This record gives sequence, C-alpha cells and structure tokens, in this order.
Amino acid sequence: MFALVDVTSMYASVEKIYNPNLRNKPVMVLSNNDGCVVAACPIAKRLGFKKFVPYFQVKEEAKKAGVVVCSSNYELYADVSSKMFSVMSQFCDELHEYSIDEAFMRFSPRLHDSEWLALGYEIRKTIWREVKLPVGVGFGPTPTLAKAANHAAKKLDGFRGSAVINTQQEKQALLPRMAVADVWGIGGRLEKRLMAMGINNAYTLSQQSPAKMRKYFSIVLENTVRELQGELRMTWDEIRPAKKEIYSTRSFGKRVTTQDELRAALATHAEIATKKLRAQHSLAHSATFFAANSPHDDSRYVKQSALSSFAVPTNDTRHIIHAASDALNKLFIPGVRYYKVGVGLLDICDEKYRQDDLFTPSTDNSALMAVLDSTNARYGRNTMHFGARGFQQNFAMKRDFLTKRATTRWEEIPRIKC
DNA sequence: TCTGGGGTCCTAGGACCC
DNA sequence: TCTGGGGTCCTAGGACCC
Repeated sequence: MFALVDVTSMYASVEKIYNPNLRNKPVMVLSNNDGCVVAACPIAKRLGFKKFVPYFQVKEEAKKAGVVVCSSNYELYADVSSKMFSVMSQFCDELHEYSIDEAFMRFSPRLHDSEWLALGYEIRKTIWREVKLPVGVGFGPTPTLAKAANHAAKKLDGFRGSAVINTQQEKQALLPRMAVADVWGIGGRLEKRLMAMGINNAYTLSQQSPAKMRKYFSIVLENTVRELQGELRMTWDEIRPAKKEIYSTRSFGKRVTTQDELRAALATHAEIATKKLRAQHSLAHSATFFAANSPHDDSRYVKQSALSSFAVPTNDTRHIIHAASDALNKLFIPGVRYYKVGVGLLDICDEKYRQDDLFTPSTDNSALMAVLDSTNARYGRNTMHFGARGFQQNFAMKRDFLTKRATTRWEEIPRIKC
C-alpha cells in the first residue's frame, strides 16, 4: 500500500506556526523576487486569491481584503519540512520525499481499509502535534491512486483529511467526483483533448482502454490509466529516479547590465547545480548556460545560450565554472538589461561510469568535492565557495516581506517574554 | 521605482555532415 | 516527364509538476 501525505498551503501554514497572530488571518506567500503568489492559506483562498498569479496584479485587492503578504522564507520552510519528514518516516517502511511539502510512503503490512483510514488520522494528528502543520493523507495500491485519495481527503466532503481508494466500490464512489485535470499527470492541455473525447472525470478516464490511450496520446497517459485501474506501473524507485537534467536558474532582484555580475551569477548557479549532481552520484557530459532579458520589458526579447561538452563527464564545480566563464563571451551583450540567468547540467550518467581521459592526468577530483560538500553541510551553506562567485552579490533576490528565519539564524530565534 | 517563479522531461525541426 | 537520402547534434518550446 502507498500513501501520499502533503501539507495544506505549506508556505502559508509555516508562516502561521511562528507568528500566531496570523492564524486567523488570510495569508499569501510570494515567489522569488516577490513575483507571483505561490501559496494562499484556506482563508485567503476563500476570499478568491489564487496561486501563480503575478503579485502586482492582486496587490491592491489583497491590501483591501486585509491579506498578510509574506516573501518566501525558504530557510524556514526547508527546516520545517525536514522535521516533518522525520516524523513521517516513523510510520512506514520507506519514505520518498517528493517535494518540499509532500512525500510518498510505502507499507508492507496488509490492513483493512478502515484500518488504513484510521492510520491516516493518526499520521495527521501526530504531524500536527509535532510540527503544527495541517496535512492530508491518501492511501492507494498505486502512487496515482494514493494521489487521488489525497485529493479526496482534502477536497471532498466528509473525509476531513484521510481517504482510501483501494476496492472497486471505493473507486466507483470517489473517482467520478474528481475532475480529470485533478488526476496526477493531467494538465490543462491534456484535459482539453480528453474532455473533447467525453472523458470528463477520473472514473471515465480509468475506464479507458490503455492501448487506446497509448495510441492517441502517449505511454505516459497509458501508465496513468493503468495505475488508476490499480495496476502498478511506477516502481518504487521510479517515483523519484535520478534526474536526467539538473537546472539552477533565478531571476535577479534588479536588472543586471555588467559582465562581472553575470559571471558571478553563473558561477553561483554552477555551484548549486553541481552540488545537486553530486548528491545524486552522477556526472554530466555537457552543460548549457543561458542569459535573457525579460519578455515583459519593452525592449526586444533576447535569450542567449551556449553549450559546453566535456571530453570526460564531470561533477567538479571548477569544470562547470570554467565552462561558464568561456560561455560568458557569447552570452554577454552590452546594453542588454539581463533579467534571468541559469546553468543546466545535461547528458547525465551514473558516477560509476567515471573514466579517466587517456591523454591527460587523472581528472578524479571527488575527494576535493567531498571536502567542499561536507564542510558546507557541517558549518552551513556557503561556508566555503568559489572566488568566481564574487564576495558581494548585488543581485540578491528581492524579498520585501521576509519573516524571521526562526529556526536557522541565532539572531532570529523567537523570544518569549515572561 | 518597478513589478510576471523554478524545475524536469520530451520532441519537432533546423543546421550540418557525408 | 520527372527528378535529392539518411544521420546526428542542438535549440526552442510545449507540457507537466509544485
């Protein structure tokens, strides 16, 4: 049996943990640079505020409605998230963290559906007691059904946070009440095409012939249909396979116009992406670097990119930073007001295929990179970093409504007056 | 003052090669 | 009258997720 646990409006809920004054107020959290709304608590949602809308478009409305607006406080969310995952792992055989606010659990015992349901309430209660986060729990014999049950647990009347979709009766009772776009893997475009074929809820989708879905759409949709029918298509390892591409990109807090700033930003992204690459024990054969101005600015949209290939695949940050430096000449155009840059590591393979170049001295720097990673893990992110990144970052993201980093900064730990 | 997220996978089609 | 293929690499952009 699988379960999917996720947090109700995670970012907004975390803000309410450390600022009790917010608990009965509508709260919204913004993305990087205070660009878009990325979380709205249930109270804000009821007032009509939605996710992924540019903030400046709803700014006035939010002010009028008394919505409290916060910038993203990632340090805090990541810390609370890891606490929650450690609580969750006590309940299951295996846990796969799927994103900052949700995880799949795998169970080997065979229980009755009523017992699963009760376990769901137990998990909810425990997470509330230990971390003060509201979660929904959904159980199913496949990850796609667990995800659907989670949707039912949170959205359908009468469930209050826990649901099971296992038997035929449960499928018949719950799937017809779920829109086809709410199925995991069905986005806006597929929804349109499916609706045109008369497939307008999760149950009708589950009744389709897998072969037909493969013929008209793709193997991805075929697997979704089979999983809705209860056939396991995604092995446990496939829920989170090694990534084939790793990107680090960010928009600047303000426009950037100098080559030095661009270089420093690229080096920063090279560090972040390469660290992720090492964390999944992989090497990259090539890397892409890009820089662009804003498509929303008046000037012509400019996006430059440069690809570097490595004779020997690497996860050495220095190799990526060197390549970034070479790419800079192609990326930088004087006069362009850069809005966004990024680094992508491509053509990724497992590090067990590491092979030295026959004609140059050993390129295995894994010991050096291990020291870098373990130092930063022990003494904090960025304790040790590359000079190419510069020592003064003028392009830090805009976070005008940042709350206190209550669990990760000594000077911002909450004080209780007696 | 000015404002529009970040990440991954997949594929069509252009450019280039012989 | 009818006539030029097949392969690889790269990029841009679509689609999906949170």
